[in-house]
Amino acid sequence: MSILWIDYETRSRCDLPLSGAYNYAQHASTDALCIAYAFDDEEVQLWLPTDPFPYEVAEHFKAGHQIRAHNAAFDRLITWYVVCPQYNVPEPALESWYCTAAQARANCFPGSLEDVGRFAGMGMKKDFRGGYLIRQLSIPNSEGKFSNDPELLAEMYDYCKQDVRAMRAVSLAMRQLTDEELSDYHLNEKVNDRGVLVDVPLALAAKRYADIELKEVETLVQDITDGAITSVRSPKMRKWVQARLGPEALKLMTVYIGGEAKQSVDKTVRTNLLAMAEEYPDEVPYSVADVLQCATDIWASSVAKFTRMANLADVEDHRVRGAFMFNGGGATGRLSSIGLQLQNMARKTADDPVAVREAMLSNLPLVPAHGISVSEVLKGMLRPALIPAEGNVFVVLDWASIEARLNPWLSNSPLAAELLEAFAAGKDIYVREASKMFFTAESEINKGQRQVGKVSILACGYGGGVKAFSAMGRLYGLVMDDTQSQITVNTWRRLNQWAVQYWYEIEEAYTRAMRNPGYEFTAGRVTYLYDGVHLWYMLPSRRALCYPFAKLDDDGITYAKAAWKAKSDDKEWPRARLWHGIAVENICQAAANDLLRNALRQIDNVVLTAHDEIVIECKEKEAEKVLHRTNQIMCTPPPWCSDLPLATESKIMSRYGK
DNA sequence: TGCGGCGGCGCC
DNA sequence: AAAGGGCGCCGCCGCA
Repeated sequence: MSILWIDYETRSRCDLPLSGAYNYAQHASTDALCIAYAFDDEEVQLWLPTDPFPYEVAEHFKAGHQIRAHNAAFDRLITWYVVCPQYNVPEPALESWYCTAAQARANCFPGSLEDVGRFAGMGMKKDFRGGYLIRQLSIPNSEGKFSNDPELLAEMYDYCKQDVRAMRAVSLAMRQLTDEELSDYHLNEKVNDRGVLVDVPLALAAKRYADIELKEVETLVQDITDGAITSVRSPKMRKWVQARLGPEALKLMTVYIGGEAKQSVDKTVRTNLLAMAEEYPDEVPYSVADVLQCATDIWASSVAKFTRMANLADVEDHRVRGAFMFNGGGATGRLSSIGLQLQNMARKTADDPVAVREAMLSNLPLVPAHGISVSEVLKGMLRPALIPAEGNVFVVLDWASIEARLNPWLSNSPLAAELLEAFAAGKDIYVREASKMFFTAESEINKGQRQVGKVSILACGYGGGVKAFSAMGRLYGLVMDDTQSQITVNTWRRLNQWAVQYWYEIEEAYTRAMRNPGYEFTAGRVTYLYDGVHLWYMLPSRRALCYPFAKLDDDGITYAKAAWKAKSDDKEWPRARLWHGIAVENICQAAANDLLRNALRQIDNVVLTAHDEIVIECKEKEAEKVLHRTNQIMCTPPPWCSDLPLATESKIMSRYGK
């Protein structure tokens, strides 16, 4: 069966980054400028709109043969909405498409075609010409006209053909997607095509409130600082604050990034400074505290998402489509979210979103009615701005502490058996941990002790030490000094020998794999293999991941890290150091993602996922049935982990929420 | 003017 | 020896 390699260049009056690929492809002004294509290893050919549409391509579409494109969703949508109707060509099925960017990410390479080349060491020079051509030819100029400059067009045609050659070379040089990966990719594209409905009137109202709030706060800050600061979010603000703090307060601003001391005004710093301000105004003057408070109001709001929602929503049916990127989390294969980030929506949800919405649409003041800042109110309306269609509801399920279950299971250690049994028995795992830590019966464990158990479980599983523990503790309001934290970490490690042994075995396995290319080494439930270039590991699901371009030096293993983008003047792609903490975490997140993939294959009408959460839109009267059925699917482990204890939490919602 | 670096944010 | 990591988007600002 032959493969068609394809790449489009287009032009449109629709703003692609602003409105998204789905609106772009359906916009009346969107046209194809050219198509570069090739069958198998044949010469790349060029089609121009003045030519008759190539017969072989149309036949290929019709026959349902494979079509490969880089970021294939774009080419698929242009094919469906522009090319097929305009040139009377049969629509290729969704399943015909094979995305070579998804293939790159599945091999832990970067997704961008240009970066793949840089990543693989085929020259680090960045090419700006392609971007220039797009700006010249694909976007109308300031007078609203398109350029038809023949020389630039000719250059663009060459770029388009070159992209097909590059994509083909890269795709053939890499491990191919397995059938299972490819069909999971198609499933994700169906979720993308379905989209999720946005309450556009609410989003627009939120934007109005946010704009007014921003103006008010910035005026206030200008007053306080005598005009020194016009924007609260400017780095100038940090310096202004820094210059006015006492010596003790100054210490609170220091954060360490990669071992280097830096000054910060992030949320933790601001919280600490504001706490100090209450007692020691000589350390943190009132004016500084006021500015910090203003920053908190504006910075923490993430209300920009409302604008994004409204812009990306389909102009006709208000659904945001294409928000999920298959295998976006290259290191683990998790989904990532693009355009509208649906996987980091503030959890805090208004108590009565419908009432707040009514107030907002009527332009009523928000603060007096609710007693918190406008941006806080708006933040609580982010999730509720996603809604089911009329007559539908959301069925929302998430796995209960999935990583805390998977990690011990993955260790394959007999010492983890008791912990897994506790999960299977439905015990409160945090109480169980605290009971062991404090030599106290489970029935006697108080809230504070349970919190220590919880933070230990969340922070310690991946080899984290005092810093990890303290950071996690802060999130849960647990205050401990470093000595106490160290003792707690040590206690957890002593009580969870399965983990300590697992870390050690993993480290030994990947190190031996690096020393012995071509040989397999198993630790826990994963197997490492170094092929001389990449350090591969096989998950229990049989899915493979790798640490690309791994190298073993005297001081350990490093690998090229796709998620760290190379800077323009970098000579080499940035590399990360592999240590057991990263290795076991990658394994666990990847295995969790395998569970998600397995579940999604069996569930219809999914509109959102967030790593351990699945949101389904269905008819209201079917909700209970769907919930029950989905719960069954999510609690039934796939064959490769049939003894893994699973549990879910579930809700039926008329608006998205916590 | 556009781009990229930086320092923020949010979630799992 | 020690080590929290996985993501993407936003706004500001310096640079070319």
